[in-house]
Amino acid sequence: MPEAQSPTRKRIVDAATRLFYAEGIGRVSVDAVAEEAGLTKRTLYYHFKSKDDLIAAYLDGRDQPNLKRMAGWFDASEGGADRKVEAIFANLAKAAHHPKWKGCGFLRTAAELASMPGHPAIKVGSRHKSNFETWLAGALSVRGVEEPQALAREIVLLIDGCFSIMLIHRNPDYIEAAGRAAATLVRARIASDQV
Amino acid sequence: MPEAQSPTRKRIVDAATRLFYAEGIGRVSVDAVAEEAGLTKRTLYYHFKSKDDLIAAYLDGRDQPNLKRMAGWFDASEGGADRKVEAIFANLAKAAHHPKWKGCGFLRTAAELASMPGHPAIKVGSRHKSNFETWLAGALSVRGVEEPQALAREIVLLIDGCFSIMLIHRNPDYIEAAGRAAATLVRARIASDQV
DNA sequence: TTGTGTATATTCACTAGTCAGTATACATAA
DNA sequence: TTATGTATACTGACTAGTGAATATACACAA
Repeated sequence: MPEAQSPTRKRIVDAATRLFYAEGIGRVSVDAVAEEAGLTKRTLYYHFKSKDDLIAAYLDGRDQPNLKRMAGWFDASEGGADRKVEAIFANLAKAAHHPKWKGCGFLRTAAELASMPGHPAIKVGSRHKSNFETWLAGALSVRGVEEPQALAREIVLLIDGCFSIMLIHRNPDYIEAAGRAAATLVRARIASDQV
Repeated sequence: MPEAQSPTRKRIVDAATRLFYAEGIGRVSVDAVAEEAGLTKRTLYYHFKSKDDLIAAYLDGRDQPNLKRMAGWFDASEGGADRKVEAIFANLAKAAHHPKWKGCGFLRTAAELASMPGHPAIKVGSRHKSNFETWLAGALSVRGVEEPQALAREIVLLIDGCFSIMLIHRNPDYIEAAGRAAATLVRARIASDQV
């Protein structure tokens, strides 16, 4: 039985992360991942029992880094809750300019696996998105927003909306529009006259 | 040269539509499409020059039906612009209950082809999403909403957001939340005190 | 009416390559 | 000796796309 913290395992996950995010899980073979990691397929299969397992491990490895990145953008920005939320979108737009940017790995994997709702990787994705929503609700709650959970969910919908539509239009105007919509929704929960 | 309106061609596109939507473009072979259509692969390649072409034809065939469906929901519902927009989400939630529902074929295809931004199928998807956004802006404009184009874009973001996140969580509460957020955004453009 | 030509539409058999996963063997270290 | 890890080489199934032949239908001419 392989070690959970093995450096070899980490090398494999890192290689899988680069390739799966760049090309999509269906377009990357296990052979390609092994070669990218600089070892043989047999070694990969010593550490992972199947490609499906490897895909789940890839997403699992992105959970905390993605969360910390978003929280960092939120915390680093000035202003009230509406400005902090808008800052997430502004930074997303900056990231989307990078030529290697290909949207959200969690959403793209879920789209590829839409016919297999119980796939382990989708469970990992569901957990990640819930983690983010929960963190955002907490961060909004601290700033005295009304119904922070409902608001967090609405913002999540806008974020995932622009992740997806950016892959179709490749036009950052959509991220800006999403940021403005999110700020409007935040303000609707600060000025309590709007339900 | 094959005919553009050939009934055989239509049979192939119909078969491709069933399989590509159900399984995803990457998980369906050209052989499988040919078999589903009840003809040989060589015949399929007589009518389409490549699998990529066939994928684009699949999406192209979904453009008008999808548009008409959404417009039908909007037109059939009672009430002001906010209620009509909410009706789109309510009907989406109903559709999502069907066991064969697998989200939006355009978005899922774009996610699978994220590494090929110039792919013909992505262009078809981009056109379709623009068509919808333009139609919605017009429908909102007629009802005296302020900045109908900006509002239409925000609603599109929420629709595509719940299409995507539904594939991760499979929880219709997200569609309901998106519908409420959309109604809030519509009202913000009716009561002109909110910019 | 029969024959010939031609464009469209279709089939069977095939290529060259890739896929996920495995059998076998051999290291190294506790 | 046992556990952990790696390498070579392989399997059977599947992949997109193609070559060569043929079926079908409709033209026009004898």
